Amino acid sequence: MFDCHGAETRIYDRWEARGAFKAGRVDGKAYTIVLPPPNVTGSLHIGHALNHTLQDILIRFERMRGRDVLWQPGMDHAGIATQMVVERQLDAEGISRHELGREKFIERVWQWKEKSGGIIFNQMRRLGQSCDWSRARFTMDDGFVRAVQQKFVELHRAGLIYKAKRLVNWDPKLLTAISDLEVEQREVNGHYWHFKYPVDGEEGRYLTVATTRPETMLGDVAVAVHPDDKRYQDLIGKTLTLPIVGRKLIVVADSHADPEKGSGAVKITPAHDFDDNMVGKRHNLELINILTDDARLNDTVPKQYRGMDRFEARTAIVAEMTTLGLLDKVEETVHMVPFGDRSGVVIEPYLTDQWYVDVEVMAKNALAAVEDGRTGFIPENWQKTYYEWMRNIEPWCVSRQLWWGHQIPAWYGPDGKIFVANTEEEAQAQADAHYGDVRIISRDPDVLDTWFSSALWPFATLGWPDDTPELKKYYPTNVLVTGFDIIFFWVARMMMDGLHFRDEVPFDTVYVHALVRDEHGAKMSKSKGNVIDPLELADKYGADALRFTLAAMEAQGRDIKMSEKRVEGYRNFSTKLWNAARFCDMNGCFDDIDADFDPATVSLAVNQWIIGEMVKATAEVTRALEAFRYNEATAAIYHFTWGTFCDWYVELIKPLFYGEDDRAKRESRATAAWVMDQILKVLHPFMPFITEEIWGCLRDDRKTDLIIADWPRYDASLVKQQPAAEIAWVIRLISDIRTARAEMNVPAAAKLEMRVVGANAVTRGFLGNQADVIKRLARLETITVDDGAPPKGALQVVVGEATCFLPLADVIDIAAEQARLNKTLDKLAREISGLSGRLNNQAFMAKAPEKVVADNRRNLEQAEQKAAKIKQGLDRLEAMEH
RNA sequence: GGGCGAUUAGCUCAGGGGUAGAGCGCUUCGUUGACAUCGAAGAGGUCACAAGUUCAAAUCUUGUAUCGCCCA
Repeated sequence: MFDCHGAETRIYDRWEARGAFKAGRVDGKAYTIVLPPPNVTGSLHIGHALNHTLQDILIRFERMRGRDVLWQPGMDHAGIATQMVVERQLDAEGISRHELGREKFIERVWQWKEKSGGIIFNQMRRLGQSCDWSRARFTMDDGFVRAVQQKFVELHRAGLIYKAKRLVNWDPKLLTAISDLEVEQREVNGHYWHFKYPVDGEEGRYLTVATTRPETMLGDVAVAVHPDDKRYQDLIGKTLTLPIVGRKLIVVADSHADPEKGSGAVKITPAHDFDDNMVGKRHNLELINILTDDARLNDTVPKQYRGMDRFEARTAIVAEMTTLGLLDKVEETVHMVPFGDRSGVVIEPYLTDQWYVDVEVMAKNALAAVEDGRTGFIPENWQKTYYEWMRNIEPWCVSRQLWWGHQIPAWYGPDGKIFVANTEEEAQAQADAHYGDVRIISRDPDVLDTWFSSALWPFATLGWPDDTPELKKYYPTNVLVTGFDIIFFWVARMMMDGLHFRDEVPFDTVYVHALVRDEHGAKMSKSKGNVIDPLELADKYGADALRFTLAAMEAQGRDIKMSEKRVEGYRNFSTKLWNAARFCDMNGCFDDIDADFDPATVSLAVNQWIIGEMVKATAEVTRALEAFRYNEATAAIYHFTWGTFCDWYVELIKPLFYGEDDRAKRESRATAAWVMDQILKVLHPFMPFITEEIWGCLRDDRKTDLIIADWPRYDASLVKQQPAAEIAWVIRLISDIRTARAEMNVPAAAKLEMRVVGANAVTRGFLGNQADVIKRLARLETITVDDGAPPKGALQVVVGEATCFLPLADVIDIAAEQARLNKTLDKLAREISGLSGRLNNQAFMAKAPEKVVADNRRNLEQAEQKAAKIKQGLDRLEAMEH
């Protein structure tokens, strides 16, 4: 039995020690995949396992095809996530990062990274991923720091980076801005509070506004009504008095107000709402910020509210409005609320100074590159998602108020003048030149969004900004394999950067794979407790079985519902393979190996046939992998190995192995050995460990490890028609006899005599060649061929033109045999009526392709022939009864 | 509201204009010299619904229903 636990580590270590994963072979064209860098905080979940396995399959496939393969691994520094991890540690020690100070804190993060970061790399090894670890990169290593600074400086120089005071998505827990993509919109049960705002100069008249966030009223500066809304025409331009605060609010006409919704009047808080902010811009309204950065009310609000948390303030405001008699009504509502995807708290639109990338220009090129096909998505429909986002792209807020990350290379003079440079010296020089003397400059404390650096991944890992030979050889990369959830975050941004900095797309294909769900289709999450740990599965069933399962379930365009049963099934498959290899070994297939064995020279039909089937299976796997059809590739090799090689070929050659014909034995051994080798090769990308193990065990004359063996290429002439027909006939005959025996409850152990009547010359030839194996597999004592009178009391099996009679020792159950034959006849009758109906249809005959017509005709003939034979059989049974 | 996708055997899913497929599960049989993590045989489906295109539709088109996901 294959011991996956011992073997997997041993084999992996050997591959690595022998440098099998290393890029750089000189005789092959480059084939490059960059690994989507996992977070340094991350550990392997099933999604990684899928993503990595799909890449490793391509990598191993192309490596065997002789390409100079580079699978570039690495890790992402994951700004917020990592900072949170280390802060939590500090919390436990009772210190805050502010007490520690920035420098010490960053030291702590590095210490953490060295100690606990990147455990995922070792987990990847467990699954057999063959990355070039010698080239592993980290998005905070020195080269990357240089690359990120270079990018910032260049984009700034090009006018594509600027600083602006705008509303951002502010995380009041993490105290940083985050990008739109890091905000999760969730449906929440809430309320619409309808507030009455008194109209100035019209005693007793109120304008009612509805809000889900009453506390923001403290920052209201206006109320908007729709310009066409007849109810409020007279109020446009007039003022209201903001209750509690007493500020004058102007009534403006703006189409943002929806006459259908609520009262049709909307309160406007330009400093705390994205839509209101736009209204504010259109009407030149003041922005009144009422919050502190941790979402408490600041000093612009009435005394009693200052310092109050936003949600407490909400309650308090509603209470006060109620007391004032200005709460019109409260409605229950379900509405969308933004949450930080990391912190899980409600995000505030908040007015701050931030750095932005003007991605609109860059997006145009990135869009064009997909439109004109320089980069293609598989499955294709993802390009729509990409287009959609690229066409509606917003400026990207890239600054983060964190300590862990790439600090922005911008320095400020005493008057706030900005100097952007690669180094402090350069910035100082710029400042000196600007001011005419030496002034103290200070660096922007903020860091850049993590995706700002990972957008450089496909070429910064190859040495950019230096012009390295690697960059020349491996860029652009070939395929990016990723989940659809980061098409916006990452793929789009790599496209922009690749085109901007290298003038070339970063990859020509983006393969978008499925999301792994639990077996009921639910998204896995720790809180639901339905997370499947890939390493547990690998422990239990072997890494090969897990990998094969993931590949087999990876059909394009559908999510994967992971089920342990499936993994178990493929573990059984690997055991089957192991036992097949053992069978070949036990029968001497690998003794006295003929190193020059040529599959074109074999003479036995069974051997010619299996070679042809192997060629077809290999072609199918190759084609499927080239098209990223993982499920088709696994199906092809699975069915060949189990359904063709094990179930039939091995059984068909057993009589030869146990027989006396040395020549046949020798040829069959050599053929079995050859096919076994081909299976190992073709299966290797999917099941690298067990195939490598068998490869090593079976023979000691291997020139190379399997991992770098050549992917099979065969001459098409190895697929031969004649032997295929012969073996197909044998299989059909044996199957039909077995079915008849089972249906008639003939004991499995009983050996029957068979008489074949009506066989033509070809069939007689087949019978002559294959008598031994037919006897063995159909459990027959003898086979005789003649054209004499049919025997009485026999099972009848019709194959082609011949009828096989299997006389039963005891009296045959005539009724049962009649029922069985009638069942077959019914089926044939349905087939015949369908086929002849079609062939009698003039339109069909006139318009259907010739091949289809011919096929139908042939099928009809065969069905009719068989039906006739069965009818004869029934007649004979009839006669017996009387 | 916009976009994408799904609906096929008890379950999980492939397939895709020319007589419906796999794995699992189920039933029956099996100590035949690789394998019970196995072998042999079997049952089980008007391919969600409706209309259209076509010689031919589960497959293409349109619509309907139900269910997902993404973006407002």
